[in-house]
Amino acid sequence: MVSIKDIAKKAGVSISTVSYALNGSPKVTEETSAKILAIAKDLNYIPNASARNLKKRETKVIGVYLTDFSGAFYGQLLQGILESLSRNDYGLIVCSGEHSHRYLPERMIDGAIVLDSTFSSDELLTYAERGHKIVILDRQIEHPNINQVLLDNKAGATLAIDHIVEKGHTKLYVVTGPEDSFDSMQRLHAVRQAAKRYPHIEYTEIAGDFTKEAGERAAEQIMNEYDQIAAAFCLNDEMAIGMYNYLANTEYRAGEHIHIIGFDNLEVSHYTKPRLSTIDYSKRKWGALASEQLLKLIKGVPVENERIYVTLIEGESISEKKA
Amino acid sequence: MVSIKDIAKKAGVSISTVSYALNGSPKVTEETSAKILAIAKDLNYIPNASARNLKKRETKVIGVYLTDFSGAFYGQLLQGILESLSRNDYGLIVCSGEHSHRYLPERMIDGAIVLDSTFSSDELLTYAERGHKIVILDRQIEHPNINQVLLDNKAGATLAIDHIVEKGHTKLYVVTGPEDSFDSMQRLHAVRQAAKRYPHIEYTEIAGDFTKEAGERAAEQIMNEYDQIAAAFCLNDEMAIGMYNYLANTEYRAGEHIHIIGFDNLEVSHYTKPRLSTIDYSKRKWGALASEQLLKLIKGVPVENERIYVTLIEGESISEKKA
DNA sequence: TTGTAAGCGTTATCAA
DNA sequence: TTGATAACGCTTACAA
Repeated sequence: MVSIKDIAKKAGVSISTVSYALNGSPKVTEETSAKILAIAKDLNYIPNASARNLKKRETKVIGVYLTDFSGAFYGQLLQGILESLSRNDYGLIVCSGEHSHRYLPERMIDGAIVLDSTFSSDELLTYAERGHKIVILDRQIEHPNINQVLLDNKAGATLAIDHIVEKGHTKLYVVTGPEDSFDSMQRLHAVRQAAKRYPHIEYTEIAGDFTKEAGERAAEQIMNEYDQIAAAFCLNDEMAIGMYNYLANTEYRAGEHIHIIGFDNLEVSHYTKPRLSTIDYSKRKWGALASEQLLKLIKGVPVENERIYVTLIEGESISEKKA
Repeated sequence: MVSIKDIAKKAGVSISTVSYALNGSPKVTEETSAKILAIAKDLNYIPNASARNLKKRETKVIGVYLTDFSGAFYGQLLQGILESLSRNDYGLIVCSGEHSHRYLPERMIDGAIVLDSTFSSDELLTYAERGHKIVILDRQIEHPNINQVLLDNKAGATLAIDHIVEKGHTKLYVVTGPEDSFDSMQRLHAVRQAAKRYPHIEYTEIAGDFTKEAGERAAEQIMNEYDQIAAAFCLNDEMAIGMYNYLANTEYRAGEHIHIIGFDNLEVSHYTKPRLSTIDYSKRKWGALASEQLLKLIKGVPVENERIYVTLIEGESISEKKA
């Protein structure tokens, strides 16, 4: 491996001069600098990240943690993060799995964006306590080294319920997510509050887990006990898609017998027939904002927690209830 | 930051003893080892990856490079890679974007799995020439430090065409992928060969680029010149989905007026109506195999290039041609 | 069984 | 403007 030592020898200068030249320091003359750069290129010199990181105590790389790699969910979010980091001359690595938990405490990355339920809040707090900077997208933890960028789940859930009610529906199912999902719990909480405001509505909860299969099972249950036109708020689009799948093999139709609304506005939701009504938010913006917050945290700039706003997408899966 | 030096001081031993103890070496007695471990824990000692990597000249981390993060395509592939690497005590990072190209030459990772058209083959060759180990999934490059695990595109394309012909179709469109896609070019090549075997078939190529939009455009073109039942082989599922989308707004039906087959067996393809016929292969296995090849390459074990086999999934989007 | 010491490839301080 | 040198935190001969 060719190191600055080799360059120094060949150029007849000291390693410190080489280091300065390579880093574009104005301390070294044009002339020597040019010579050194030429030799470096000639020798195919590549700096060693470990050595630099060890010395500088920073890596200029941010890690994003995901529970797993499945789902079409993360693409835009990651793209938003990548763009934002690139603009600020930071690199990005996407991680999942147990092994990767080490990267933050072992200082392979300068900070982490977490959307990963395999991290316990305790673990996260421990890292924060050690001085590591973290932005969390899937729960709430108060610590000076932790910032959160959360969805406005309450607004989203309320929009969904209000929309259903406005359309004249009087029978409502809610299909929930897993209990360890912060987003699901927030949405459910808001739903219950909203439901209280509409006492005339027959309200039922069905336990789900954010998977298509859960949506299918929920649809099955609903159709088995079908006695009138019903509305269903699936706490994510994935489960709503599951409902469509189940319905496809029945006589019942979405937006007719059962009116469905989801949450997330996944790309596939654009292509369902009828178009799924859902709650939308900019995943790209979410990622960009999370990155910005993290970089500020690293720079020591004070930050407030941020919120991602949501909007209602009116598809055809929720329509006016006709007796 | 607490280092082995601090532990050594507190334990009254030398740093080398601490290092040995921490690494579970049998050279140090149970007793001292226990003491050292206790102190390490007490001080919240965390090893520094950069220092270890610098010294050991390896990181035990593999990088996977993707062109971008969009598309539901990569989930299972990454999951396959992650599982395989974890079993072998290697970590995984997923990378995209210009900045990340540095990770391999700068030795942040011990090897790379590449499915990323932003790498030129020259660049890859340069790295291989420098001694870096690479497994490539999206093209063919011959080098001792490079191995490839490629799809059996030829078999897949042939299966698709044969299936269409068996069903009695006599008018065939092929919607191609981008010209810089190795997979697309291989599939197209096989299609042309197959087409030659069936001279009675009216054969037309439509240029596409693997996006939904390309599929929509292709469908538009086909329907505009519609004069008889036609079959279309979309060189990936994404474009086939695009065709469905276009058709949804027309009088024409997939599997009736136009018979469609794709390639990839994306998850969404399971949910199309009618179920999309396509070419399937195990993305998880692809990932696992790629990882294994890479680890062998790193260990210096000789490896042959590998091939991922494909099968035909018969949906309802291709059916018997009825005059 | 433990300690000494060199060295991995950088950066950065201080002198020259 | 350049050079000598220490230091970053760790591993690993080799010596004791």
